[in-house]
Amino acid sequence: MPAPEPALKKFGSNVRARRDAKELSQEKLAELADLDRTYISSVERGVRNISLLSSLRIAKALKTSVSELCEGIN
Amino acid sequence: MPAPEPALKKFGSNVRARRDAKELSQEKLAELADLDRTYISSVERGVRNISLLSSLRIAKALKTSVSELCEGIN
DNA sequence: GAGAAATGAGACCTATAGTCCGTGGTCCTA
DNA sequence: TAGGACCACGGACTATAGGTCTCATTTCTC
Repeated sequence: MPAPEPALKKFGSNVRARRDAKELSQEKLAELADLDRTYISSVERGVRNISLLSSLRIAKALKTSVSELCEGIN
Repeated sequence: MPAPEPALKKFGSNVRARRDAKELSQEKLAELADLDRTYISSVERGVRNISLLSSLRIAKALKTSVSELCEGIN
């Protein structure tokens, strides 16, 4: 991955915060969102430029919205 | 893109609404976001599964946030 | 109705999103 | 001394988003 992107870091920390709040492991979240466990890990670390549809899958798995997961990005 | 995805359509219509409100042409928005005119067009039509960083560029060009552009997606 | 401005739509190649295999490290509890 | 649960991270791969070109169509303004 290229330079650390603040926007991706923020998105990742938003995901992690909500996952922690629900006491889910990355593996469990990955299963719920039907994404790879290592991919969830990289998203949370802010090294992946995630697509809208993948964001939506994570949002649904966390019972939140894409809009909420994007809170604070600018 | 495969089947018409409601989430992408919603994102696209959100972009279009903001762009119209600012009375910008797709071409002008493309220039502000440093993206291709036809790319903006396809995003607005909901045929592109846009990434977070591309969303951010459009959001900035429209002086709004990614979170707002994702409003109503579910 | 002509000409111009704005947009739709398809095809295309490259860059990268996302998968799948692994290793090693940390923090538990026994 | 494990043994298990959890996570960071890497390499190699496949699927698809990014980015651009071209032409057709709609929509104005005159």
